[in-house]
Amino acid sequence: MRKPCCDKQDTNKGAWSKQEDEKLINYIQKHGEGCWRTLPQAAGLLRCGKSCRLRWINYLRPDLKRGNFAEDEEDLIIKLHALLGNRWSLIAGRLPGRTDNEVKNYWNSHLRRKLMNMGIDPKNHRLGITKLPRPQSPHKYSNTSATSSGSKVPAANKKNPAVKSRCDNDQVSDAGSCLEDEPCGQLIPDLNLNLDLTINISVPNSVAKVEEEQNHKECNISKDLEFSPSPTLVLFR
DNA sequence: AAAGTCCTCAACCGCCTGGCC
DNA sequence: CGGCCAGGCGGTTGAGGACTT
Repeated sequence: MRKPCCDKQDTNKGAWSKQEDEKLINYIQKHGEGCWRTLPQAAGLLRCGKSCRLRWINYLRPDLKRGNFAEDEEDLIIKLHALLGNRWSLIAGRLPGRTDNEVKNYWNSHLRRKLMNMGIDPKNHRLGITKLPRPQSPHKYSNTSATSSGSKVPAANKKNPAVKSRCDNDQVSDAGSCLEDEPCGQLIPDLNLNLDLTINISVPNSVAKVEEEQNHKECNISKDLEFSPSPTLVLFR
């Protein structure tokens, strides 16, 4: 049995308070990121290091762009997901100001359903799945946002393991491996050839630096993602 | 107005990886 | 080479809120 990352007895869990946020921000502004294991004690926080890291990366970082995803961001996520599968950190690395958690949540709550409603299998980005049936009664949730025009996953799936296991197939994408393992004959359009995996957003220096580091990490994949400059981000429209 | 249903997203969990000794 | 540790990642959970009945 792996030992826990920290002494759970002495740590807070759940939502962060404003005071905790302030402590974390103040500490990182003074000392910078890093050494997450010792940070909580040094900063006077009753949290485990992982929790601090997550809070900072997903919520407190000053370079985060919060709010709705733009259409070009949506398109880019879809394209990248078709290439990379559920590699959320890589996908987020190409979206300035977005975190892997945010991209993952947005995919699961909006984009996955959007694709399904277009008859596209979000697992492998192929045409041919039958659209989900609309809820039996007209329901506002079936049209909650501009990006999710359709039916919802029954909430029972959350609680009912039998149903959940079926729906898990939708959640666990293997698009990346699909592309590696077999030719995606029906992939639409030919994503590997026509993608423009860039986004025209002015990037603050700090973000650019993060991106640069990220790009360095993903060097092998980056090679695959170098596309000729295409003026458009048109996909599935 | 109350109860029920469903969605969103912040946060947690456990595994994996790479660096160091 | 093998073990340990810290950081990173993807999957999952659940509280809170929006909305319907």
